[in-house]
Amino acid sequence: MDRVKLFNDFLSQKGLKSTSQRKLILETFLESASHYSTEELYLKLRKEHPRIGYATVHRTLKLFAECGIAAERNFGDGQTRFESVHADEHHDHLVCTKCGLIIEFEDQKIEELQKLVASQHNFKIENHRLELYGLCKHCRSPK
Amino acid sequence: MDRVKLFNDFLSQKGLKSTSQRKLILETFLESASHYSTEELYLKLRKEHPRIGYATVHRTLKLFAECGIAAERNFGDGQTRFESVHADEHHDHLVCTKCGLIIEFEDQKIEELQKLVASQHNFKIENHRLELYGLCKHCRSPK
DNA sequence: ATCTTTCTGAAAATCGTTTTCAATATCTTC
DNA sequence: GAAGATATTGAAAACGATTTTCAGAAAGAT
Repeated sequence: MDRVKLFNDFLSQKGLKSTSQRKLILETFLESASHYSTEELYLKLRKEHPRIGYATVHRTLKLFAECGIAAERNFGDGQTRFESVHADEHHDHLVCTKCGLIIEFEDQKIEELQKLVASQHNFKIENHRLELYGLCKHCRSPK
Repeated sequence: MDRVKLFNDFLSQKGLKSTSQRKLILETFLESASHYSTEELYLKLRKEHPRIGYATVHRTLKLFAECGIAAERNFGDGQTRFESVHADEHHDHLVCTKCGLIIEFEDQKIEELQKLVASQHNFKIENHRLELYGLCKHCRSPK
């Protein structure tokens, strides 16, 4: 709940201003657990607030990413998506190649094996991404 | 070594033609184990063959991907890269965020755990991507 | 060799993203 | 609460990577 506060602190710390658009965008972004592209969030916002601009939505999403509220993701469809980041929790994705459904998961064993691989190659991991692409429950069944 | 044959078979099967440019691009692509972007391969080719066109390189790389000789990858730098695919072998990547070094690795245990996760969510995996981002051996050390 | 079809390379178009700019809103400070 | 300084907004233009168009060239079939 204090992601709003977190964002406001971030803004004032950087000498940025708290505007009605930024409040609105954050609110809408947090409302749904979806993985928004700029376009998608822009279209959703425009229904209720026709005067909002695409650039503003995009710039604000970038700010979310910068302050850690959101993370930029790319699932190979040519659109950058922003997902809400919850504290230190880390998760990966199952992506349905047919309907676009995105499911999040976490697997501690996989994480550990990743660390092992990295150390074998003398790498210091900063972050990672793991995505499994395939057919979801619904798209698997014939009809 | 029969990736050349594989490509030729693919071409004739689709009613496409075997041209000097396609031969050249495939040869150069296979020569190095690098992860080429269209731009990089284009620049490399142009040194020896100044008349080759960017579009031709790009179209040919797409053909490689289509016939399974290459795979498209995206490491988050805004450029699509094409990497040589060796038969059924599957591998993932360690990417150095400082110098751009890309190391390939394979880990059977991780693959198995992925399958497990997928089945828990009723997914049928078609493919996956796993990338570990961090500092490589050289970039870790102070100087 | 001729004919049909595909291919090539240059340039233009496209797509998502980012920047520019004049008008507007926010945040001081008085 | 008004004035001034600074950041923000939205529309449009710019941008970079990728894709398409098109007329001339090359490949493969007849």
